[in-house]
Amino acid sequence: MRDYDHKKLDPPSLKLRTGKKKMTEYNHLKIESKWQKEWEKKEVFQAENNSKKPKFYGLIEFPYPSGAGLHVGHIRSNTAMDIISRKRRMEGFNVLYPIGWDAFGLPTENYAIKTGIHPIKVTKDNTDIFRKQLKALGFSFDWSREINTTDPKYYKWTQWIFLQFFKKGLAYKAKTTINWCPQDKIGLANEEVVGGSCERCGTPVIKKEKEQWMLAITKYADRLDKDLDTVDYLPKIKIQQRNWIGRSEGAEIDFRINSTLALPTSPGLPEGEGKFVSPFGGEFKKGVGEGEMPRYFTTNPELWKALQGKALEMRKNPTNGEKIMWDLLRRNNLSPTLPEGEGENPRGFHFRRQHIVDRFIADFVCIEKKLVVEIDGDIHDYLKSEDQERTEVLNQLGFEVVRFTNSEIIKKPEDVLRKIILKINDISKKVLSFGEDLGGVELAIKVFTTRPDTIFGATYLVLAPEHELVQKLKSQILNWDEVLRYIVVNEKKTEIERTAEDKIKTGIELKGVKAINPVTKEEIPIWIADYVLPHYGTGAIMAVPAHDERDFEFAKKYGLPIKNVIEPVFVEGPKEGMPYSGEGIIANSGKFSGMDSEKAKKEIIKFVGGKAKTTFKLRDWVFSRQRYWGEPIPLVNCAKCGWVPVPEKDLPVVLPKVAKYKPTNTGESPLADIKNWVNVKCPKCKGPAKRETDTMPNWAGSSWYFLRYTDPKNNKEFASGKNLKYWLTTPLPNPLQRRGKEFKASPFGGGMEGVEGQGGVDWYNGGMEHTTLHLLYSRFWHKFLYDLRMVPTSEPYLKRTSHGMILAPQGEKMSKSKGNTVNPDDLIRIYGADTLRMYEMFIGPFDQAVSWNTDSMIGPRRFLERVWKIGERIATRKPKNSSRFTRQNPTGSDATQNSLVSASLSKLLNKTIKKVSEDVEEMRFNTAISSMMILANEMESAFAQGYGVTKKDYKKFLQILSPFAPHIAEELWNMLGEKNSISISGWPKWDKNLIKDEEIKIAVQVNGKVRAEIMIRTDNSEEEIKKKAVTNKTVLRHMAGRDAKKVIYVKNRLVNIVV
RNA sequence: GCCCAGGUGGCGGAAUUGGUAGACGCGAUAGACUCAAAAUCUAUUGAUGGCAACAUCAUGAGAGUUCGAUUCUCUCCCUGGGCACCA
Repeated sequence: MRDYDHKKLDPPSLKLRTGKKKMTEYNHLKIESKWQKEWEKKEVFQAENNSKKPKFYGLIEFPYPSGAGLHVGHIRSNTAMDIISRKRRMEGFNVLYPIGWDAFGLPTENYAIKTGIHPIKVTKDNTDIFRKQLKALGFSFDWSREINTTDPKYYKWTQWIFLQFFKKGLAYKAKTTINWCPQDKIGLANEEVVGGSCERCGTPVIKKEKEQWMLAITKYADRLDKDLDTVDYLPKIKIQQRNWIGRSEGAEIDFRINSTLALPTSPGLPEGEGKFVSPFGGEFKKGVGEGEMPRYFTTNPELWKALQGKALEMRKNPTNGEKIMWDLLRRNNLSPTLPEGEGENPRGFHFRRQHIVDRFIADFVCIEKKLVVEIDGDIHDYLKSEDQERTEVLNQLGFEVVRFTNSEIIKKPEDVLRKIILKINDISKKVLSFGEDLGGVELAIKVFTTRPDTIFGATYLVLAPEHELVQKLKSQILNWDEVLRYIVVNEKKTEIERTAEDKIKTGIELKGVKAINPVTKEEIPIWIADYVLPHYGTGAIMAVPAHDERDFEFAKKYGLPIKNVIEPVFVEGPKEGMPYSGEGIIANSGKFSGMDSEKAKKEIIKFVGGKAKTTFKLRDWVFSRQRYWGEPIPLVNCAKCGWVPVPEKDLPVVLPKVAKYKPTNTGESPLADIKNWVNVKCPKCKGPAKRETDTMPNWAGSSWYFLRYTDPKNNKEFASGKNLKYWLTTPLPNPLQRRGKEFKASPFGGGMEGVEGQGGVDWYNGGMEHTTLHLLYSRFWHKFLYDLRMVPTSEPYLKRTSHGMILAPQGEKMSKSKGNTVNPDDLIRIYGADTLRMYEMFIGPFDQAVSWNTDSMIGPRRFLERVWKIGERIATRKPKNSSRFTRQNPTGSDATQNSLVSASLSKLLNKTIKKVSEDVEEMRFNTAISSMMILANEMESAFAQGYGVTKKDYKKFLQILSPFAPHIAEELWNMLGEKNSISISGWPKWDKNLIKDEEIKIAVQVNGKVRAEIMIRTDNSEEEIKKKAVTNKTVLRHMAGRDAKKVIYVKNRLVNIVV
């Protein structure tokens, strides 16, 4: 139910009792539809391309036509820009105030899934409703330029722009861990994940590997940040953009890993399977020997070839001991148990028998641990010296050798096994596995830090669990079991789990490896922890627990050393048990001690051979959606040619009809099921190929729509250069501060001529909820198009403002589910569009959130009725009096009175014109309206006293009112005999001289407390005024005979007497 | 936790950026008109005391600067929005 009273459902009607004459009522229903039709017929609000008038391009965010219909929030934003646009039009501008539909999106698709109604139909129905509602509010949109992102004629160009990204290498496909919503079955951009949950449905997001199209917005991160200096956005919008881009200046510094434990490369042994030339020619692939290709080549191909036959033979005829031993080892029961499906025995101590190492056939070998197990049978006794030699050679190659006798194995197999286990555990500290040879390579961990000045306090390193070095160090890590477990657990965590654990940091030390602090040369431990993010910086940090809260917390938890290296200056030190993260003076840092920390940053980077580096939080934009209701990505995948763009002449790639809109369970788009659409000829080689079935996110169409408005029907280009130039760059008479012209060459070459770089949509208003994403994305697209010299400006919008949200009466969000929404149709019917517009502007400060209260709408309604009443009286006045205010029966004395009333009303009118003119520019609509209310009240009381208002003055009042309440203003304007629309009639000017007051009232204070008010003439001297103040009776009483120590006069404000 | 707004009558909100706090509107109370109601008009409407003139107290709380603070500074509390381990 709605929150307004049913007793108010009848429109307040005006019954004027002005003597004998019955006046007409203010019938908003009649007036509003009449003028809406009239404006449309006469095309009053159609913008001309390339007019001689100065241009003004005012923009609002085009709405998503939801099934819920127009929201009062839309009206607030649209009315504000409408007021500004109407004012500009009256000021003589050629105004473009366009409208369209951002119609791709999930709600429509979900509705289609539920009902089976095609999204095209749903969209058409919804836009029809929205259009009707918007028209009923009398917005001065240029409806001839209406656009719709789901129209193939429109999205042809969205696809075309995407292809430009693709051609320049800024659109690429990457397998990334994406945020996956298991409910919507859709990949989400990072921005769409709110608190670890899907922005739309609130389901916890999980991680999933998926090939996705990406747009390289990070390539523009720097410019997106810096160029904010050149535009006029509300400060808080700039702050939000900057926070999102997250620029931070720092350095990359290498920390060497202590490599004394790494072994040199095994001599003469080929590495890697690929290099191996099969000894059996083409026949040797798989299925040789034990039936598997050797994973590690421990000898060269020639020797292998020579010995392989013998090895096979020996395997077939094992001795007793060998047989028992093989049974012990082959079951892999030396391997620690692993959870099911955790890869193929990654930590397994897999043994091979009769394996060829160099020129020997070793009995049993664990290659990963480089352990050889030999069985010395009685038969071999005489070969003792030869065994000795074997051992030596094997040792040289980095193998440990253990020997058992046949009888040992037969009698006590458990003992043998235990000895082998002990040996494995023992040697695991020292050796590296084959094929992951680290010997001779100097390994270093690159960290990113913004505080290189604190490097002396770096007491440990932390890597992200996903860091590639962790895998590389695998063989050196003594506690690999634990480490792996930690990594696996971390991978499985959902976003929500990771963020829910906010305060509790976890991590694990990589035992067996150490890093060297490059300045202190101390060995410091290396940890992995989930508080270090893989995607930011280098995915590795130097931890300085004394000067970073996170590192501090972590160090406390795990008992890591904390070393203070910054002393604060001019500020209180940190609280007990808290790290100090500010700047200060360097301490405990060798030759840098005593240096200012800011200065030390540069010096230390140099000293350690680091590199100054700027990093951004911004990540590339996941541009794929596995959904139906979006623009198809116009690419074809050919086995031969790879990804091939659909030729321009074949654009648009139209969304095919589909029976089911639901995404497939595999996560593919429903388009994947339409075989005859998916299968196409490769545009390049004409071979068989498949279409990309992903669609674009709903940010795509809105990233360039404001360009299309300049030339909405163009089917050769997304918009003509001529129109773009006119609407985006023609300077305003009073432009914003602009920087020097840019004539930089395009990084891509070619493009529009004479591109200047400065300009954009003159004024763009929208919601705070779009200040990060939509704004950033469209700036990115625009900059890209600018680099192609396809648009004339480097920024899309010169000025951006934001409106506050409209909340339900109790201050909660309006939502259909809560049932606290307001239906604009009812309000228009009951109160009229003009009243609704007035109310929404009067409700509170435009940029702040406000609570809806339908009861208060009666105020603006009464105001309009008052305006109507005054207008009627003027219109029905006798013609001879119509040009001047008058009194019905003027007498000599009244004439004086008349002119006094006239003068004061005229003065108030001029003040009001000034106030409204200025307030509109500052979007202070609420105070503009209040000043017009004051004026109307004064006019009415002038009438009540029997005096009049001149027609001329009243018409000026109608002019300043008309942007707010266009219908009633137009009607009264017409009633007063004007033939042309008020909306092109001109904006009244105020007379500077008229608004000056000759006589004003000022306050007199005694010791800062107001005690009296005195009238002064503004041309009085300060002395005269002070004298008047100190001789005032009330003032004297409060001074109580004391002398004035000091008398302060603030011009036209007050006098303060200090006693 | 960090960043950005904001906290003023019964309610939405003004206040020229340090200068008469509460404009304008809603609501409320009384009166006029009316058989009556609605609508409209008139008056009152921050709180407390007082017949009154008037006085005192009041802009989230507490301090400070100042002749003077809703406005500036500091500390704290609360509300809304944004970000969420970004090194």
